Amino acid sequence: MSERVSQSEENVSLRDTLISAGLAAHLADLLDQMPQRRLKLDPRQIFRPEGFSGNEVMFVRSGILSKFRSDGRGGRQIISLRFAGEGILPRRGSLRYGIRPIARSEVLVGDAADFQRLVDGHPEMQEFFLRLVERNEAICYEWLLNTGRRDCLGRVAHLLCETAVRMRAEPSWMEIPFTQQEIADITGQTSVNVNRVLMDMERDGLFSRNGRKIVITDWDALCRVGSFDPTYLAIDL
Amino acid sequence: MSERVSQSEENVSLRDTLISAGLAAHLADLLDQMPQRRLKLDPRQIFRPEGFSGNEVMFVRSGILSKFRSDGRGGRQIISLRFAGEGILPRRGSLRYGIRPIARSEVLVGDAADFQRLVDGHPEMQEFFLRLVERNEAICYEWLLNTGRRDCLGRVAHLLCETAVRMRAEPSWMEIPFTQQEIADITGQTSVNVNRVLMDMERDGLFSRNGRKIVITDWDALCRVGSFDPTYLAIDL
DNA sequence: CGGTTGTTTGAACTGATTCAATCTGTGTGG
DNA sequence: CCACACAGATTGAATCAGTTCAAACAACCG
Repeated sequence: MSERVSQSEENVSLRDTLISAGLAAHLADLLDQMPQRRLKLDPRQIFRPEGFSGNEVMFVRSGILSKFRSDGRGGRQIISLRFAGEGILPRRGSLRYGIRPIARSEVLVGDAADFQRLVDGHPEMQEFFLRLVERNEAICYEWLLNTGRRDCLGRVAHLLCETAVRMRAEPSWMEIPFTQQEIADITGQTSVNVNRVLMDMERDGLFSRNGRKIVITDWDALCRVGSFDPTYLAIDL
Repeated sequence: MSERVSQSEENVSLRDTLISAGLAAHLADLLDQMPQRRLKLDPRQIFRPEGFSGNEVMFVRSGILSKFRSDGRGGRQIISLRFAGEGILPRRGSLRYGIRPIARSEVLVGDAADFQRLVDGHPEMQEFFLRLVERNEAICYEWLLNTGRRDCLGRVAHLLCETAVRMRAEPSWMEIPFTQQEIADITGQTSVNVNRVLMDMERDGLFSRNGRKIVITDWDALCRVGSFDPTYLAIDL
Protein backbone atom coordinates (compact mmCIF):
# COMPACT_ATOMS: atom_id res chain seq x y z
CA MET A 1 0.00 0.00 0.00
CA SER A 2 1.88 2.99 1.31
CA GLU A 3 5.47 3.49 2.28
CA ARG A 4 6.08 3.69 5.97
CA VAL A 5 5.97 7.20 7.40
CA SER A 6 8.07 7.57 10.48
CA GLN A 7 6.01 8.11 13.59
CA SER A 8 8.47 10.64 14.87
CA GLU A 9 8.19 12.89 11.84
CA GLU A 10 6.12 15.84 13.01
CA ASN A 11 5.77 17.90 9.88
CA VAL A 12 4.24 15.62 7.30
CA SER A 13 1.83 17.53 5.11
CA LEU A 14 -1.82 16.57 5.05
CA ARG A 15 -1.43 16.01 1.34
CA ASP A 16 1.23 13.37 1.83
CA THR A 17 -0.68 11.69 4.60
CA LEU A 18 -3.82 11.46 2.49
CA ILE A 19 -1.86 10.11 -0.42
CA SER A 20 -0.24 7.50 1.75
CA ALA A 21 -3.73 6.59 2.93
CA GLY A 22 -4.65 5.80 -0.64
CA LEU A 23 -6.05 9.01 -2.11
CA ALA A 24 -4.98 10.06 -5.61
CA ALA A 25 -2.53 12.94 -5.65
CA HIS A 26 -4.68 15.43 -7.54
CA LEU A 27 -7.57 14.85 -5.12
CA ALA A 28 -5.30 15.25 -2.13
CA ASP A 29 -4.27 18.59 -3.63
CA LEU A 30 -7.87 19.72 -3.80
CA LEU A 31 -8.42 18.94 -0.13
CA ASP A 32 -5.16 20.61 0.72
CA GLN A 33 -6.27 23.79 -1.02
CA MET A 34 -9.69 23.90 0.62
CA PRO A 35 -10.21 26.98 2.83
CA GLN A 36 -9.10 25.86 6.26
CA ARG A 37 -7.75 26.87 9.61
CA ARG A 38 -4.72 25.14 10.98
CA LEU A 39 -4.78 24.66 14.73
CA LYS A 40 -2.23 23.40 17.19
CA LEU A 41 -3.88 21.59 20.07
CA ASP A 42 -2.36 21.03 23.47
CA PRO A 43 -2.65 17.48 24.75
CA ARG A 44 -5.65 16.63 26.94
CA GLN A 45 -7.36 20.01 26.52
CA ILE A 46 -10.92 19.54 25.37
CA PHE A 47 -11.10 20.77 21.79
CA ARG A 48 -14.83 20.33 21.18
CA PRO A 49 -17.20 19.76 24.08
CA GLU A 50 -19.95 17.15 23.92
CA GLY A 51 -22.87 18.56 21.97
CA PHE A 52 -20.85 20.79 19.68
CA SER A 53 -21.99 21.41 16.12
CA GLY A 54 -20.88 18.80 13.58
CA ASN A 55 -20.78 21.37 10.84
CA GLU A 56 -17.07 21.09 10.07
CA VAL A 57 -14.45 18.72 8.69
CA MET A 58 -11.30 17.96 10.56
CA PHE A 59 -8.11 16.34 9.41
CA VAL A 60 -5.36 15.31 11.73
CA ARG A 61 -2.01 16.44 10.43
CA SER A 62 -0.07 15.10 13.36
CA GLY A 63 -0.89 13.67 16.77
CA ILE A 64 -4.12 11.91 17.68
CA LEU A 65 -7.67 13.05 18.30
CA SER A 66 -10.12 11.13 20.48
CA LYS A 67 -13.89 11.21 20.51
CA PHE A 68 -15.18 10.75 24.04
CA ARG A 69 -18.38 10.60 26.04
CA SER A 70 -18.69 11.09 29.77
CA ASP A 71 -21.03 9.00 31.84
CA GLY A 72 -22.79 10.85 34.63
CA ARG A 73 -20.34 10.02 37.39
CA GLY A 74 -16.92 11.28 36.39
CA GLY A 75 -16.22 8.34 34.12
CA ARG A 76 -15.20 8.82 30.53
CA GLN A 77 -15.30 6.48 27.57
CA ILE A 78 -13.20 7.09 24.50
CA ILE A 79 -15.24 5.82 21.60
CA SER A 80 -13.02 6.53 18.64
CA LEU A 81 -9.53 7.64 17.68
CA ARG A 82 -8.20 9.54 14.70
CA PHE A 83 -4.53 9.21 13.91
CA ALA A 84 -2.51 11.42 11.57
CA GLY A 85 -4.02 11.42 8.09
CA GLU A 86 -7.45 10.43 9.37
CA GLY A 87 -10.35 12.83 9.68
CA ILE A 88 -13.67 13.56 11.31
CA LEU A 89 -16.35 14.14 8.71
CA PRO A 90 -19.22 16.59 9.02
CA ARG A 91 -22.49 15.46 10.56
CA ARG A 92 -25.83 17.18 10.45
CA GLY A 93 -26.98 18.35 13.84
CA SER A 94 -24.76 18.33 16.87
CA LEU A 95 -22.23 15.75 18.00
CA ARG A 96 -23.09 13.57 20.96
CA TYR A 97 -19.43 13.25 21.80
CA GLY A 98 -16.60 15.59 22.64
CA ILE A 99 -13.22 15.80 20.89
CA ARG A 100 -9.97 15.87 22.77
CA PRO A 101 -6.41 15.47 21.52
CA ILE A 102 -4.38 12.67 23.01
CA ALA A 103 -0.93 13.94 22.20
CA ARG A 104 0.05 17.37 21.00
CA SER A 105 -1.77 17.57 17.67
CA GLU A 106 -2.06 19.66 14.59
CA VAL A 107 -5.50 19.80 13.03
CA LEU A 108 -6.94 21.29 9.89
CA VAL A 109 -10.51 22.48 10.23
CA GLY A 110 -12.62 23.23 7.21
CA ASP A 111 -16.19 24.13 6.47
CA ALA A 112 -18.69 21.32 6.00
CA ALA A 113 -20.15 23.00 2.92
CA ASP A 114 -16.79 23.35 1.18
CA PHE A 115 -15.99 19.74 1.89
CA GLN A 116 -19.38 18.61 0.64
CA ARG A 117 -18.90 20.50 -2.59
CA LEU A 118 -15.56 18.83 -3.18
CA VAL A 119 -16.85 15.35 -2.47
CA ASP A 120 -19.94 15.81 -4.58
CA GLY A 121 -17.82 16.90 -7.50
CA HIS A 122 -15.43 13.96 -7.36
CA PRO A 123 -16.88 10.47 -7.22
CA GLU A 124 -13.42 9.07 -6.68
CA MET A 125 -13.10 11.13 -3.53
CA GLN A 126 -16.52 10.04 -2.38
CA GLU A 127 -15.36 6.49 -2.85
CA PHE A 128 -12.29 7.20 -0.75
CA PHE A 129 -14.27 8.61 2.16
CA LEU A 130 -16.82 5.84 1.96
CA ARG A 131 -13.99 3.41 2.50
CA LEU A 132 -12.77 5.35 5.48
CA VAL A 133 -16.26 5.34 6.95
CA GLU A 134 -16.40 1.57 6.48
CA ARG A 135 -13.02 1.24 8.13
CA ASN A 136 -14.19 3.27 11.09
CA GLU A 137 -17.23 1.07 11.38
CA ALA A 138 -15.03 -2.00 11.39
CA ILE A 139 -12.87 -0.49 14.11
CA CYS A 140 -15.95 0.33 16.15
CA TYR A 141 -17.16 -3.26 15.90
CA GLU A 142 -13.74 -4.47 16.93
CA TRP A 143 -13.87 -2.23 20.00
CA LEU A 144 -17.30 -3.55 20.89
CA LEU A 145 -15.95 -7.07 20.83
CA ASN A 146 -13.02 -5.83 22.88
CA THR A 147 -14.99 -4.22 25.68
CA GLY A 148 -17.77 -6.77 25.57
CA ARG A 149 -15.98 -10.10 25.50
CA ARG A 150 -12.24 -9.91 25.98
CA ASP A 151 -10.50 -9.93 29.34
CA CYS A 152 -8.29 -7.10 30.49
CA LEU A 153 -5.16 -8.59 28.98
CA GLY A 154 -6.80 -9.13 25.62
CA ARG A 155 -8.24 -5.64 25.56
CA VAL A 156 -4.98 -3.88 26.16
CA ALA A 157 -3.05 -6.15 23.83
CA HIS A 158 -5.57 -5.54 21.07
CA LEU A 159 -5.38 -1.79 21.53
CA LEU A 160 -1.59 -1.86 21.43
CA CYS A 161 -1.61 -3.86 18.22
CA GLU A 162 -4.16 -1.58 16.60
CA THR A 163 -2.24 1.48 17.69
CA ALA A 164 1.03 0.16 16.34
CA VAL A 165 -0.55 -0.44 12.93
CA ARG A 166 -2.45 2.82 12.77
CA MET A 167 0.58 4.82 13.84
CA ARG A 168 2.64 2.98 11.25
CA ALA A 169 5.10 2.27 14.00
CA GLU A 170 8.41 0.63 13.31
CA PRO A 171 8.06 -3.15 13.39
CA SER A 172 10.06 -3.46 16.56
CA TRP A 173 9.16 -0.56 18.84
CA MET A 174 6.79 2.28 19.41
CA GLU A 175 6.08 5.15 21.73
CA ILE A 176 2.71 4.55 23.34
CA PRO A 177 0.81 7.80 22.85
CA PHE A 178 -1.70 7.17 25.66
CA THR A 179 -1.56 7.64 29.38
CA GLN A 180 -2.66 4.56 31.28
CA GLN A 181 -5.81 6.46 32.18
CA GLU A 182 -6.56 6.87 28.48
CA ILE A 183 -5.96 3.20 27.81
CA ALA A 184 -8.48 2.59 30.57
CA ASP A 185 -10.93 5.04 29.00
CA ILE A 186 -10.66 3.21 25.70
CA THR A 187 -10.85 -0.33 27.01
CA GLY A 188 -13.48 0.28 29.67
CA GLN A 189 -11.33 -0.36 32.72
CA THR A 190 -9.53 1.54 35.46
CA SER A 191 -6.06 2.95 35.17
CA VAL A 192 -4.96 0.89 38.15
CA ASN A 193 -5.82 -2.30 36.36
CA VAL A 194 -4.26 -1.15 33.10
CA ASN A 195 -1.06 -0.61 34.99
CA ARG A 196 -1.14 -4.14 36.34
CA VAL A 197 -1.91 -5.55 32.92
CA LEU A 198 1.01 -3.71 31.36
CA MET A 199 3.35 -5.05 34.01
CA ASP A 200 2.01 -8.55 33.53
CA MET A 201 2.55 -8.38 29.81
CA GLU A 202 6.06 -7.11 30.30
CA ARG A 203 6.73 -9.91 32.77
CA ASP A 204 5.35 -12.39 30.23
CA GLY A 205 7.92 -11.18 27.72
CA LEU A 206 5.57 -9.61 25.20
CA PHE A 207 7.53 -6.37 25.25
CA SER A 208 9.88 -4.38 27.39
CA ARG A 209 9.17 -0.85 28.47
CA ASN A 210 11.10 2.27 29.14
CA GLY A 211 8.62 4.94 30.08
CA ARG A 212 6.12 5.18 27.24
CA LYS A 213 8.54 3.60 24.82
CA ILE A 214 8.01 -0.10 24.34
CA VAL A 215 10.06 -2.58 22.40
CA ILE A 216 7.82 -5.32 21.17
CA THR A 217 9.81 -8.47 21.59
CA ASP A 218 7.08 -10.89 20.55
CA TRP A 219 4.63 -9.34 18.11
CA ASP A 220 2.99 -12.63 17.27
CA ALA A 221 2.31 -13.42 20.90
CA LEU A 222 0.92 -9.93 21.44
CA CYS A 223 -1.44 -10.43 18.50
CA ARG A 224 -2.47 -13.78 19.89
CA VAL A 225 -3.23 -12.37 23.32
CA GLY A 226 -5.32 -9.62 21.77
CA SER A 227 -6.72 -11.90 19.03
CA PHE A 228 -5.63 -9.19 16.67
CA ASP A 229 -5.93 -9.64 12.92
CA PRO A 230 -4.93 -6.44 11.11
CA THR A 231 -6.94 -6.97 7.94
CA TYR A 232 -9.77 -4.77 9.11
CA LEU A 233 -7.42 -1.79 9.13
CA ALA A 234 -6.43 -2.08 5.48
CA ILE A 235 -7.88 0.61 3.24
CA ASP A 236 -6.97 -0.86 -0.12
CA LEU A 237 -8.33 -4.27 -0.90
CA MET B 1 -41.97 11.91 11.73
CA SER B 2 -43.71 8.66 11.02
CA GLU B 3 -46.93 7.23 12.26
CA ARG B 4 -46.61 4.35 14.63
CA VAL B 5 -46.52 0.95 12.99
CA SER B 6 -47.77 -1.75 15.25
CA GLN B 7 -45.06 -4.11 16.36
CA SER B 8 -47.39 -7.04 15.97
CA GLU B 9 -48.11 -6.36 12.34
CA GLU B 10 -46.18 -8.98 10.44
CA ASN B 11 -46.85 -8.09 6.86
CA VAL B 12 -45.81 -4.50 6.44
CA SER B 13 -44.29 -3.94 3.03
CA LEU B 14 -40.69 -2.83 2.74
CA ARG B 15 -41.97 0.19 0.84
CA ASP B 16 -44.10 1.34 3.76
CA THR B 17 -41.36 0.72 6.25
CA LEU B 18 -38.87 2.75 4.23
CA ILE B 19 -41.35 5.56 3.84
CA SER B 20 -42.04 5.60 7.54
CA ALA B 21 -38.28 5.78 8.05
CA GLY B 22 -38.25 9.00 6.07
CA LEU B 23 -37.63 7.99 2.46
CA ALA B 24 -39.66 9.69 -0.28
CA ALA B 25 -42.37 7.46 -1.75
CA HIS B 26 -41.07 7.37 -5.30
CA LEU B 27 -37.62 6.34 -4.07
CA ALA B 28 -39.07 3.66 -1.85
CA ASP B 29 -40.83 2.35 -4.95
CA LEU B 30 -37.55 2.10 -6.81
CA LEU B 31 -35.96 0.07 -4.03
CA ASP B 32 -39.06 -2.06 -3.83
CA GLN B 33 -38.82 -2.87 -7.51
CA MET B 34 -35.15 -3.74 -7.44
CA PRO B 35 -34.41 -7.37 -8.38
CA GLN B 36 -34.45 -9.21 -5.08
CA ARG B 37 -34.99 -12.45 -3.29
CA ARG B 38 -37.36 -12.61 -0.38
CA LEU B 39 -36.26 -14.98 2.37
CA LYS B 40 -37.93 -16.19 5.53
CA LEU B 41 -35.40 -16.83 8.27
CA ASP B 42 -35.90 -19.06 11.28
CA PRO B 43 -34.87 -17.52 14.56
CA ARG B 44 -31.35 -18.17 15.80
CA GLN B 45 -30.21 -19.98 12.66
CA ILE B 46 -27.04 -18.42 11.33
CA PHE B 47 -27.93 -16.67 8.10
CA ARG B 48 -24.46 -15.50 7.04
CA PRO B 49 -21.38 -16.93 8.71
CA GLU B 50 -18.49 -14.71 9.75
CA GLY B 51 -16.35 -13.94 6.73
CA PHE B 52 -19.14 -14.04 4.19
CA SER B 53 -19.04 -11.77 1.14
CA GLY B 54 -20.49 -8.30 1.69
CA ASN B 55 -21.58 -8.10 -1.92
CA GLU B 56 -25.30 -7.79 -1.25
CA VAL B 57 -27.89 -5.45 0.24
CA MET B 58 -30.36 -6.64 2.82
CA PHE B 59 -33.53 -5.06 4.06
CA VAL B 60 -35.43 -6.35 7.02
CA ARG B 61 -39.14 -6.58 6.23
CA SER B 62 -40.07 -7.99 9.60
CA GLY B 63 -38.23 -9.37 12.58
CA ILE B 64 -34.70 -8.44 13.61
CA LEU B 65 -31.25 -9.27 12.27
CA SER B 66 -28.13 -9.24 14.41
CA LYS B 67 -24.51 -8.88 13.41
CA PHE B 68 -22.31 -10.96 15.67
CA ARG B 69 -18.71 -11.92 16.27
CA SER B 70 -17.50 -14.89 18.22
CA ASP B 71 -14.50 -14.71 20.46
CA GLY B 72 -12.28 -17.74 20.47
CA ARG B 73 -13.82 -19.44 23.47
CA GLY B 74 -17.49 -20.01 22.83
CA GLY B 75 -18.45 -16.44 23.64
CA ARG B 76 -20.40 -14.30 21.24
CA GLN B 77 -20.78 -10.54 20.99
CA ILE B 78 -23.68 -9.00 19.12
CA ILE B 79 -22.32 -5.81 17.65
CA SER B 80 -25.31 -4.42 15.79
CA LEU B 81 -29.05 -4.90 15.28
CA ARG B 82 -31.29 -4.21 12.33
CA PHE B 83 -34.98 -3.83 13.01
CA ALA B 84 -37.79 -3.88 10.44
CA GLY B 85 -37.24 -1.22 7.82
CA GLU B 86 -33.51 -1.06 8.45
CA GLY B 87 -30.91 -2.60 6.20
CA ILE B 88 -27.39 -3.89 5.86
CA LEU B 89 -25.54 -2.10 3.08
CA PRO B 90 -23.00 -3.70 0.76
CA ARG B 91 -19.34 -3.66 1.72
CA ARG B 92 -16.35 -4.38 -0.45
CA GLY B 93 -14.51 -7.45 0.62
CA SER B 94 -15.84 -9.89 3.13
CA LEU B 95 -17.68 -9.24 6.37
CA ARG B 96 -15.83 -9.77 9.62
CA TYR B 97 -19.10 -10.55 11.32
CA GLY B 98 -21.88 -13.09 10.93
CA ILE B 99 -25.57 -12.38 10.53
CA ARG B 100 -28.22 -14.15 12.54
CA PRO B 101 -31.91 -13.39 12.95
CA ILE B 102 -33.15 -12.75 16.46
CA ALA B 103 -36.81 -13.46 15.91
CA ARG B 104 -38.43 -15.08 12.91
CA SER B 105 -37.59 -12.59 10.16
CA GLU B 106 -38.35 -11.78 6.57
CA VAL B 107 -35.48 -10.35 4.58
CA LEU B 108 -35.07 -8.94 1.10
CA VAL B 109 -31.70 -9.60 -0.45
CA GLY B 110 -30.55 -7.70 -3.48
CA ASP B 111 -27.42 -7.36 -5.53
CA ALA B 112 -24.83 -4.81 -4.46
CA ALA B 113 -24.41 -3.58 -8.03
CA ASP B 114 -28.14 -2.96 -8.52
CA PHE B 115 -28.28 -1.09 -5.26
CA GLN B 116 -25.25 0.97 -6.12
CA ARG B 117 -26.76 1.98 -9.46
CA LEU B 118 -29.93 3.16 -7.75
CA VAL B 119 -28.10 5.15 -5.13
CA ASP B 120 -25.73 6.73 -7.64
CA GLY B 121 -28.67 7.84 -9.74
CA HIS B 122 -30.58 9.48 -6.92
CA PRO B 123 -28.75 11.93 -4.68
CA GLU B 124 -31.77 12.10 -2.43
CA MET B 125 -31.48 8.40 -1.80
CA GLN B 126 -27.79 8.71 -1.19
CA GLU B 127 -28.61 11.34 1.38
CA PHE B 128 -31.10 8.98 3.02
CA PHE B 129 -28.62 6.16 3.37
CA LEU B 130 -25.90 8.48 4.55
CA ARG B 131 -28.21 9.45 7.40
CA LEU B 132 -28.82 5.83 8.24
CA VAL B 133 -25.09 5.18 8.28
CA GLU B 134 -24.65 8.11 10.65
CA ARG B 135 -27.43 6.77 12.82
CA ASN B 136 -25.78 3.37 12.98
CA GLU B 137 -22.53 5.01 13.95
CA ALA B 138 -24.31 6.87 16.75
CA ILE B 139 -25.83 3.62 17.96
CA CYS B 140 -22.45 1.95 17.89
CA TYR B 141 -20.94 4.72 20.00
CA GLU B 142 -23.83 4.42 22.41
CA TRP B 143 -23.15 0.71 22.75
CA LEU B 144 -19.49 1.35 23.39
CA LEU B 145 -20.41 3.66 26.23
CA ASN B 146 -22.83 1.00 27.41
CA THR B 147 -20.40 -1.90 27.57
CA GLY B 148 -17.47 0.25 28.60
CA ARG B 149 -18.82 2.40 31.39
CA ARG B 150 -22.32 1.51 32.55
CA ASP B 151 -23.09 -1.08 35.21
CA CYS B 152 -25.20 -4.13 34.48
CA LEU B 153 -28.47 -2.41 35.38
CA GLY B 154 -27.72 0.56 33.17
CA ARG B 155 -26.73 -1.62 30.26
CA VAL B 156 -29.89 -3.64 30.22
CA ALA B 157 -32.09 -0.61 30.84
CA HIS B 158 -30.48 1.23 27.97
CA LEU B 159 -30.96 -1.70 25.65
CA LEU B 160 -34.61 -2.01 26.60
CA CYS B 161 -35.20 1.67 25.95
CA GLU B 162 -33.43 1.58 22.62
CA THR B 163 -35.33 -1.53 21.61
CA ALA B 164 -38.69 -0.03 22.52
CA VAL B 165 -37.98 3.00 20.36
CA ARG B 166 -36.56 1.10 17.40
CA MET B 167 -39.41 -1.40 17.45
CA ARG B 168 -41.86 1.49 17.62
CA ALA B 169 -43.43 -0.31 20.54
CA GLU B 170 -46.61 0.94 22.15
CA PRO B 171 -45.83 3.51 24.81
CA SER B 172 -46.91 1.22 27.61
CA TRP B 173 -45.77 -2.28 26.79
CA MET B 174 -43.65 -4.39 24.50
CA GLU B 175 -42.67 -7.92 23.76
CA ILE B 176 -38.94 -8.26 24.34
CA PRO B 177 -37.62 -9.93 21.20
CA PHE B 178 -34.42 -11.22 22.82
CA THR B 179 -33.63 -14.22 24.92
CA GLN B 180 -31.73 -13.38 28.08
CA GLN B 181 -28.70 -14.95 26.47
CA GLU B 182 -29.00 -12.49 23.59
CA ILE B 183 -29.33 -9.55 25.95
CA ALA B 184 -26.13 -10.83 27.52
CA ASP B 185 -24.46 -11.10 24.10
CA ILE B 186 -25.38 -7.50 23.36
CA THR B 187 -24.45 -5.98 26.70
CA GLY B 188 -21.30 -7.99 27.28
CA GLN B 189 -22.50 -10.03 30.25
CA THR B 190 -23.70 -13.50 31.13
CA SER B 191 -27.26 -14.69 30.84
CA VAL B 192 -27.30 -15.53 34.52
CA ASN B 193 -26.57 -11.96 35.44
CA VAL B 194 -29.05 -10.57 32.94
CA ASN B 195 -31.69 -12.66 34.61
CA ARG B 196 -30.83 -11.21 37.98
CA VAL B 197 -30.84 -7.69 36.61
CA LEU B 198 -34.26 -8.17 35.06
CA MET B 199 -35.66 -9.44 38.33
CA ASP B 200 -34.11 -6.51 40.18
CA MET B 201 -35.64 -4.03 37.80
CA GLU B 202 -39.03 -5.65 38.12
CA ARG B 203 -38.67 -5.57 41.89
CA ASP B 204 -37.76 -1.89 41.66
CA GLY B 205 -41.02 -1.23 39.85
CA LEU B 206 -39.61 -0.23 36.48
CA PHE B 207 -41.84 -2.73 34.70
CA SER B 208 -43.76 -5.91 35.26
CA ARG B 209 -43.17 -9.03 33.23
CA ASN B 210 -45.18 -11.88 31.93
CA GLY B 211 -42.85 -14.12 29.97
CA ARG B 212 -41.26 -11.96 27.31
CA LYS B 213 -44.02 -9.41 27.50
CA ILE B 214 -43.23 -6.44 29.72
CA VAL B 215 -45.44 -3.60 30.79
CA ILE B 216 -43.29 -0.55 31.37
CA THR B 217 -44.73 1.08 34.44
CA ASP B 218 -42.12 3.80 34.78
CA TRP B 219 -40.61 4.79 31.45
CA ASP B 220 -38.86 7.85 32.85
CA ALA B 221 -37.18 5.85 35.58
CA LEU B 222 -36.10 3.23 33.05
CA CYS B 223 -34.56 5.96 30.90
CA ARG B 224 -32.81 7.38 33.94
CA VAL B 225 -31.35 4.03 34.94
CA GLY B 226 -30.06 3.50 31.41
CA SER B 227 -29.19 7.18 30.94
CA PHE B 228 -31.13 6.91 27.73
CA ASP B 229 -31.78 9.94 25.57
CA PRO B 230 -33.56 8.94 22.36
CA THR B 231 -32.39 11.83 20.17
CA TYR B 232 -29.61 9.78 18.62
CA LEU B 233 -32.19 7.47 17.08
CA ALA B 234 -34.04 10.20 15.19
CA ILE B 235 -33.55 10.15 11.45
CA ASP B 236 -35.12 13.44 10.57
CA LEU B 237 -33.60 16.51 12.14
C1' DC C 1 13.02 23.94 44.25
C1' DG C 2 7.92 23.10 44.34
C1' DG C 3 4.01 21.86 41.71
C1' DT C 4 1.82 18.92 38.59
C1' DT C 5 0.87 14.92 36.10
C1' DG C 6 1.33 10.23 35.53
C1' DT C 7 2.84 5.64 37.31
C1' DT C 8 3.24 2.02 40.70
C1' DT C 9 1.93 -0.60 44.75
C1' DG C 10 -1.01 -2.69 48.57
C1' DA C 11 -5.21 -4.16 50.89
C1' DA C 12 -10.05 -4.59 51.15
C1' DC C 13 -13.98 -5.15 48.73
C1' DT C 14 -17.67 -6.26 45.37
C1' DG C 15 -19.97 -6.98 41.07
C1' DA C 16 -20.17 -10.34 37.99
C1' DT C 17 -18.85 -15.02 36.46
C1' DT C 18 -18.89 -19.91 36.71
C1' DC C 19 -20.83 -24.18 37.45
C1' DA C 20 -24.50 -26.86 38.38
C1' DA C 21 -29.11 -27.87 39.41
C1' DT C 22 -33.98 -27.02 39.04
C1' DC C 23 -37.99 -25.19 37.13
C1' DT C 24 -41.26 -23.68 33.37
C1' DG C 25 -43.41 -23.43 29.05
C1' DT C 26 -43.99 -25.08 24.44
C1' DG C 27 -44.15 -28.17 20.81
C1' DT C 28 -44.19 -33.11 19.08
C1' DG C 29 -45.56 -37.61 18.48
C1' DG C 30 -48.07 -41.49 20.14
C1' DC D 1 -54.55 -36.08 26.36
C1' DC D 2 -50.31 -37.67 28.11
C1' DA D 3 -45.26 -38.49 27.78
C1' DC D 4 -41.23 -36.75 26.36
C1' DA D 5 -37.82 -33.57 24.65
C1' DC D 6 -35.95 -29.19 24.39
C1' DA D 7 -35.06 -24.40 24.98
C1' DG D 8 -35.05 -20.87 27.99
C1' DA D 9 -35.55 -18.92 32.76
C1' DT D 10 -34.48 -19.09 37.57
C1' DT D 11 -31.86 -20.04 41.69
C1' DG D 12 -27.76 -20.95 44.86
C1' DA D 13 -22.92 -21.27 46.25
C1' DA D 14 -18.18 -20.62 45.38
C1' DT D 15 -14.93 -18.04 43.14
C1' DC D 16 -12.44 -14.43 40.91
C1' DA D 17 -11.42 -10.53 37.97
C1' DG D 18 -11.41 -6.00 38.36
C1' DT D 19 -12.59 -1.87 41.26
C1' DT D 20 -11.88 1.33 44.95
C1' DC D 21 -9.34 3.94 48.02
C1' DA D 22 -5.23 5.58 49.56
C1' DA D 23 -0.56 6.29 49.56
C1' DA D 24 4.09 6.46 47.65
C1' DC D 25 6.99 7.22 43.88
C1' DA D 26 8.99 9.12 39.46
C1' DA D 27 9.47 12.33 35.83
C1' DC D 28 9.01 16.64 34.07
C1' DC D 29 8.84 21.67 33.83
C1' DG D 30 8.86 26.49 34.83
